[in-house]
Amino acid sequence: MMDLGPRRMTTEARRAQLLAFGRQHFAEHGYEALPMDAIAERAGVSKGLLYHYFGNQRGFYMETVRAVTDEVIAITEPPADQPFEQAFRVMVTRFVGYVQEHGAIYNALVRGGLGSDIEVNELIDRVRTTTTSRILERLRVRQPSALSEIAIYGWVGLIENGCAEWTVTGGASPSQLIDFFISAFEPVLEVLQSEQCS
Amino acid sequence: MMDLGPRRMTTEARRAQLLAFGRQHFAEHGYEALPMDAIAERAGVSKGLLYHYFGNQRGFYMETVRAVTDEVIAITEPPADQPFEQAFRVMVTRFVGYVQEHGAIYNALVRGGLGSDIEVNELIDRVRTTTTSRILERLRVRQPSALSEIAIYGWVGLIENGCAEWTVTGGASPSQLIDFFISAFEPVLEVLQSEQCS
DNA sequence: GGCTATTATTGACGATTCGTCAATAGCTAT
DNA sequence: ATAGCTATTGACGAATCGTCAATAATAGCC
Repeated sequence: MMDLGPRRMTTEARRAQLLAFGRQHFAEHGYEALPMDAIAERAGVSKGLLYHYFGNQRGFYMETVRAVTDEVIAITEPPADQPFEQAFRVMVTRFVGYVQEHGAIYNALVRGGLGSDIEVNELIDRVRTTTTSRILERLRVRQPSALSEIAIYGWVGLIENGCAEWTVTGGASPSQLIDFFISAFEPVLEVLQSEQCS
Repeated sequence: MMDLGPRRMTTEARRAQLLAFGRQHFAEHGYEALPMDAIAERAGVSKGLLYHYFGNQRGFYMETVRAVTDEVIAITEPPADQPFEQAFRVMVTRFVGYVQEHGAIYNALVRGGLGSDIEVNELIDRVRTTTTSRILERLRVRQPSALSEIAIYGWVGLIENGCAEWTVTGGASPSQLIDFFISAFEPVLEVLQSEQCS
């Protein structure tokens, strides 16, 4: 129902193919909307194969989510050879670009569709914590206060939710979004600066 | 295992009791960590009773989530007899207060723990959309642009994620949080104002 | 080009869980 | 007390999960 390739593949190729399928599938139907039998049929393989590669239903879902979040984390790495303001803009721009390109999947998988249990949420949360530490690093904040971390972490939630809403409503240009996200960071910067002094 | 009341209760009382239990249960274990048999046993009732009241497993979970989100929506209603700035601060303060009081449950249920499918997410999203429209109303914005809505909606994500992180790390006072959340709204206001003119 | 070893792949199976429903039992009112 | 109403139960069939021995497609060797 989707295969088209040879019946027997190398483990790596098959794994990649199944993950690519999982991305589409889970974006469309949620985790657990369809039983594993049906998922396997749609993927063009037997149920046993899915269990062989991913252990269980949650395993398949988690690895799919991990593939997406890893991608986001990799793409939004701020360039190290630029001053903060510039690197920061690059990061935001790349994030918005990713959402623009993979909108439906991003929205359904990372924020909208699901997040069925604690382990999955920790996976998704890794995007937020990684971004937070990257910003703290680039600003040379050694021992951030609780409020600082909350502020940055909250700002990441702002761009996540903003982008998620954007994928649904549309109607704003990427540059408008990017400019707003950057301006929304100013209050965060103020919190950070007010603490650098103390 | 939890009951203590009479064996037979009025439908309303039983319903309320089960929802109260569900809140604790789902906050601790996620949706679907335990089978319905075990959940019923912990609640001190039969499995059949849970199905009688809530239809199915998802039904029980959804109604529990709905109870929490309804509560949040009710509590954060901005007072109508005050100017915007004041009403806005009241709204934020009440939200932070709610999280401070029901931290674990809020975090686990609304953001952290789960959100297992599309319907549940729509339920949780209602908090964000309601807050967004309330703000637009209070600011007398009749036909908001896409960017305006995204900005406000994103800001709601900021306070949600900020509060969620706060429940985990602690370490900041409520007033610090509130002040930051309010200052973080300034860039949103700027977006709104720049469009009022056009 | 056939043959064999390797291993990717399958589908039937037992175990678990879901959701139903006729039967039960606790409360209220007369 | 007793009868009627209905909240509550637990055993049942259907569906789904996850396993595992059997299968078959490929690659390498002669």
